[in-house]
Amino acid sequence: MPKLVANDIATVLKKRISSGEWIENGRMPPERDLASEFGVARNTVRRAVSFLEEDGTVVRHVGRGTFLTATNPASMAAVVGRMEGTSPADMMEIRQLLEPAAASFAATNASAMELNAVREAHKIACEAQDMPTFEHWDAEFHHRIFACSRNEFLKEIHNLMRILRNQAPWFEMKKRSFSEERRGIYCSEHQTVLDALLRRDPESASQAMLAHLKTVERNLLGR
Amino acid sequence: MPKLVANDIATVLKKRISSGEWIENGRMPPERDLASEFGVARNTVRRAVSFLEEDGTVVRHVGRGTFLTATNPASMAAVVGRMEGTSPADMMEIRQLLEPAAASFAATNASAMELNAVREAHKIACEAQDMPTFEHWDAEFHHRIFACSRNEFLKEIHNLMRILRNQAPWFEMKKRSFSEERRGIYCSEHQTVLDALLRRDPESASQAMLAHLKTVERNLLGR
DNA sequence: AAAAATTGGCTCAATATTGGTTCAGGGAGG
DNA sequence: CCTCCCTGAACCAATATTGAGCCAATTTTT
Repeated sequence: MPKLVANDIATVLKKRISSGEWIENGRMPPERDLASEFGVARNTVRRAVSFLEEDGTVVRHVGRGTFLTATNPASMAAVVGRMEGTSPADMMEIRQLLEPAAASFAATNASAMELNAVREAHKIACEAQDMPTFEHWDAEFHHRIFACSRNEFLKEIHNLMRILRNQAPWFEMKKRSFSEERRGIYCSEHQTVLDALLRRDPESASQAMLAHLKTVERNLLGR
Repeated sequence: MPKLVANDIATVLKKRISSGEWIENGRMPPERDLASEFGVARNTVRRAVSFLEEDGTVVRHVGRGTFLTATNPASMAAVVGRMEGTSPADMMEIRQLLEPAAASFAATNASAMELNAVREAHKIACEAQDMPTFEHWDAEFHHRIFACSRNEFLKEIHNLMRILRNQAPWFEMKKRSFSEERRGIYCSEHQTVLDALLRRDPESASQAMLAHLKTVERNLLGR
């Protein structure tokens, strides 16, 4: 059994809360009780609860206790929770909206240094010997294009997509869809995107990215 | 079984990571634990982990541990945190990407009941006597279009945008940009969108929505 | 109303955990 | 013999946890 640290305890607490524990009166047990239950010092529990407090999951009152915040469906936390159930099909649909646009913005706005970073990620991905390394640098290629789109909000949406794609249901799918042949296709498609970026050609960049995402979608969802 | 060397261990670790191990809190076991698990010296594990660090799979912190990049749940919270600083210009840019698409999806996918809900929101907004009421039903009009786009992820992104737009800097901006004349323009543009939806015409719906957002952008950002 | 108990807020020094580094040795293969 | 890699150990530096104590706000009991 791994040692529990504050972060782990925060995770456990979140799970319990989202599974409806303590919901009847919206009140969490006292920190001292949690500490003895988890077998850690009270300070550690305090840090864990602080995390929950920071992201608005709970509110603390001296002398009264720690309370679950009313579950507001429009809260950031709730949105994030629901996003975790995003289906691959839905996400691919949105990727096909956002990534061509990001590529187009990048062709216009990127600095030479940023484009170099994109080129580098592409190069490493092409030369990767194993699937995890390829995976990682493939994702990095896309990420770096968003990074030079000069739209902060777009970048953050992509970060969300990245996180979601690293979660359970996607793993299986990516593993199944991987093959040496497909890797070659992805590399050549990335090359087309990169060339358009280097030519500073927004229209071509957008089209090339869209074409690439269609390929990815076919491979991933088997259509 | 051949003797394990650093490279082999790196491969095993990558496999474990890509199969979702340690994903719940994004933290790898301490090097000393891995060493005893694999039955090798800690130095060897260190070299293996160094490979993962080099290709960016993992980040190490003295005293804290080794963490998977881009997969820790805390990063979700970090993303939405950063989103709070989104500039109106950036968000308008993305709205112009997503809302026309949402309108297009809605024209194809919406049920008659859902379209009725859109129509109702439009009607109440047009008849609204005061700015907060108009504001609310204007937002509701857009929201209900997303609601029938049949893409859960898109809906949640729109929820995020809604939350952000209800925060302080936006509120001021909306107050400044409001006028009776503009309200009339918005209503007639909404009408055009609604008509296209009712005709089940994705292309027109998308175009009408884009035109509307251009107007909003001009008013909001004064361009 | 007063006293006692409960509960979160806070501090601090001691201890434990964890990655970073170095070094002397050993064994396998050229 | 030489080279390369692994072993085992020790120590360092950054960070986290511990355990204890006291305070302040609130609730419960007397």
